[in-house]
Amino acid sequence: METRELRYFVAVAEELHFGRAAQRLGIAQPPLSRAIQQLERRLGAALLDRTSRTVALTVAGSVLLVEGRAALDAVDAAERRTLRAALSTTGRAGLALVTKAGASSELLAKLLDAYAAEPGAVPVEVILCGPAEQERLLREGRADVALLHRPFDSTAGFHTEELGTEGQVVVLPSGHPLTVRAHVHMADITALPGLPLPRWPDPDGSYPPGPGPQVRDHAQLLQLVALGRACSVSPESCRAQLHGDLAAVPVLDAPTVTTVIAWPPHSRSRAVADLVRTATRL
Amino acid sequence: METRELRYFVAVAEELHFGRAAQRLGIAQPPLSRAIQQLERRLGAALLDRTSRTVALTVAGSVLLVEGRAALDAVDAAERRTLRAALSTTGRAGLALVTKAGASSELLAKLLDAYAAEPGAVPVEVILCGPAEQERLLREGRADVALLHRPFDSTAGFHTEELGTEGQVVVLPSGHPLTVRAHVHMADITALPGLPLPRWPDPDGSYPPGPGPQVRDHAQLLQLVALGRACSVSPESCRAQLHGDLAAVPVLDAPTVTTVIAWPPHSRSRAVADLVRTATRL
DNA sequence: GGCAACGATACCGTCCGGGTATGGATCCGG
DNA sequence: CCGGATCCATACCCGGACGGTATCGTTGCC
Repeated sequence: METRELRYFVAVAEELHFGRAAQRLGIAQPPLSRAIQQLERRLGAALLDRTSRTVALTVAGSVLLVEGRAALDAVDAAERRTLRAALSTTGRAGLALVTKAGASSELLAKLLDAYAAEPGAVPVEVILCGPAEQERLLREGRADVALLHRPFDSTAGFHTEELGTEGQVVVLPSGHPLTVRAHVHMADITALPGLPLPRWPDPDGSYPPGPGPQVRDHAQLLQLVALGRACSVSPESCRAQLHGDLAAVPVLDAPTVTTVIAWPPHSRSRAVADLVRTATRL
Repeated sequence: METRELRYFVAVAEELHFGRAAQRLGIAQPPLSRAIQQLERRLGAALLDRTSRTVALTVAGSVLLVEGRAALDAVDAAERRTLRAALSTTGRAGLALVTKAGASSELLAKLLDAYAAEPGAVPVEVILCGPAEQERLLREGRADVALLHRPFDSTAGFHTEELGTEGQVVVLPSGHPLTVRAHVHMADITALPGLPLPRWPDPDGSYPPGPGPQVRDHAQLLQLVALGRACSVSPESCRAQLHGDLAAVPVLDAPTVTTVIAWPPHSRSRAVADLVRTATRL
């Protein structure tokens, strides 16, 4: 199977419409029809049930949609990582590390310092992004290594090393009645009047329905908390970023957060291995 | 990047010789040279350092070799899984489960029984193979799910659920002096006179150097133990397969073995999900 | 210095991928 | 019930890409 065939099939399978898929691919519709037919003939399996009015996926087709996307991702990642490697030999940044904006900042600072002191260290480009984006960036080869936080982030498909665990605190506007407590429970905060928990975007960028403001990163969230529009359950390390308007109280029964360093399998890179080793020794 | 280009590059990168690579690919050498040049030009990066006498990988080239192999694996896996899905709708076996020959047989039997009793169960094809082959079969899409044993098997890149842990025993010919002991330590058996530990094949099929017979599966190993040519440290569940000529003694300080059920990410299959759920409930 | 090995280049034929025009089936509005 | 619109398939043509053969230029070796 050629990647071109896969791209064509994925486009049709996503659109369920040859005309739109062809338009998206920048080709005419007849060659697309023919390409899909050839693919089906070569595989010896029907991928699409089509009448002259409608297109539907067969079982095999839905498998190929999922697996084909993964394969195309892998091809694209191979290309990007190759280009990154080529750039790094011509003197540019050698490693891209991605982490959630506003999380584990002191851990990250310590890691970068410690790694920079290693012999043979290369420049590290730090990418900050919203939650659930890291996984994609790492999978697509746009980043070489990520700091993830279980159980929020999925580590499926990556190699990981645990770097540490921490409890969670609820972040509130300073002066809120609850801030006088030494600790609280989840039940105390799930239905705080006027202070809903925020909604984070799904991997596809859309927001789940419900109350609570939509937030994209931690800084934005803290701002909303300071404004008295939300409260937040966050790893306790976020206390380092709290200023006067905010207060934090430990939540005893919130799930423990584990920070892990993750990197794609097949990473033979010396630099990634050094960085991971440095991280585990912190 | 097209898979054809990737295949060509991987062949050259592995052979480090355009002529042999072309032969392996079944094409002439000039088109291969040209294809690699085009690939390098399109990427804008040198992949190979070549003189008229020698070919060597650049840094970027070695990255593309590793990543490209992974991407090609993903494409092949997509094709195989699609074909398996197509077959299963035309009435053939629906799931392929791979495990080491001679390991966890009673767990496997219980799992297959329990799953077969589920509503909506599909036929399960059981593939028995040598160690270190399961990972490949699963990655290549030849199998849908595997029973792996940590720490022996790597679970990198797969989703897993733990099914249970067990200690290890040393398997000896019955009548061996150590068999009267209630338990032993690793130090007691690493240098047993005349009873070396066997050598298992590496993932590439070659055997590491050293004493000890070469073995491919557990049945073969037990036969060698019965013949007094080897001893074996194995999970205690293998006791179910021991017959009169063999005896087992617990090894207190051998690493604990964890049996996990593993499946590739992206597996949206209802059948895999059912099987995993059944397994975790055992 | 001649030869052999090896990758690059030149040139040519063929097949494949893409375009336009059109056919055939289905749904819908009048 | 009919005509048009929609949508996928077919027919046909063209250009370029891919593969093959012949040959060149360089390099290492006897």
